[in-house]
Amino acid sequence: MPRKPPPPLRSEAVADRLHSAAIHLLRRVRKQDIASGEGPARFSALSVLVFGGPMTLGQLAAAEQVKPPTMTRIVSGLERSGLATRVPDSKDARRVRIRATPKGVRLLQEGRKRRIAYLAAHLEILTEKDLAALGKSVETLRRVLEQWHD
Amino acid sequence: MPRKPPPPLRSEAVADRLHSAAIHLLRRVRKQDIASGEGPARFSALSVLVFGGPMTLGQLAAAEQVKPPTMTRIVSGLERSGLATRVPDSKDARRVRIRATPKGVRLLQEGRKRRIAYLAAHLEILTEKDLAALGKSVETLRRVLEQWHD
DNA sequence: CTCTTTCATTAGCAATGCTAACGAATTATA
DNA sequence: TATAATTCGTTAGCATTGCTAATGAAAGAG
Repeated sequence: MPRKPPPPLRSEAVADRLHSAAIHLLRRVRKQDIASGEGPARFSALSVLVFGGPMTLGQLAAAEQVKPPTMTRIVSGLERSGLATRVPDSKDARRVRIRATPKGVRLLQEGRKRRIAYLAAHLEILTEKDLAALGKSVETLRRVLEQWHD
Repeated sequence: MPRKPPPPLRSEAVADRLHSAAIHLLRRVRKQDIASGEGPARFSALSVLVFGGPMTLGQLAAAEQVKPPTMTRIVSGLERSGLATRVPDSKDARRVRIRATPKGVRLLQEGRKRRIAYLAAHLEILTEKDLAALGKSVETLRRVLEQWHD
């Protein structure tokens, strides 16, 4: 009786190609972000601030999977560019809350729009069916990332 | 008669989520590469050398979408670590051919194995069906990247 | 033979990552 | 309450990785 033995190499094959595709995809798109005048780390942190709301430096560092000293410098850069501000915490004087400025919100949304338009333009070669399948797989991937724990 | 109007926003929605998923995926996996003792740029260049064979510095820079001065430094780092060597070109003395050493091949394959195993382990939560669909979409994505031109 | 082009390097700047060490504030404990 | 331990952010200093501009050496064009 033919059982279906789950092929144990399958997930590794997908993992390999997925990794490669992700690298090359981001390498292409990165240049669009840089066109905004801010580097990728600042842009990404700003994105967290805009969509997640104000938060402490430590929380922001954790969200970006970066150590606090690194985030201190990223925030300093954002502040110098007028895209975010440090706000003292009224309850705990050790904490510093970071908040995106209106200018920061604007720049993020413009950059996001440009980047997405650029990427979407290159997805136009796909059939509607392939695009739909890709959309579902990206959703699958989002689920994987959600449950990720080292 | 109900025609199917192609939704023009669809590709942008996919683009947006795809971008986000790629960022978060690589952020997670990056740490595995760094565990090999070499940074991501060196690791990636070494990968091109191992799978694409020896090539000139300029070709390697183009493959990695990086300017020649940057690649000069990456190769110097690889050479210091004994992972690649510069070989003078017999036909054209301006050119420098770069070749991965056996040690470089070994390190790359070990790192690759570790990284893929790590990523694959997190894909294990997926059903066989979802995994298969993801595999197909990654292939679709590879096709998109192949035809990419700025 | 001279001029131009090509290829790699050097020099110097900026952004991003890290660890170690510190200072200030808060919390826990003796 | 006074002191010790912990937490939070910063500073200092290092390495990697990206860029442009300028240099040098070799090859090709005229």
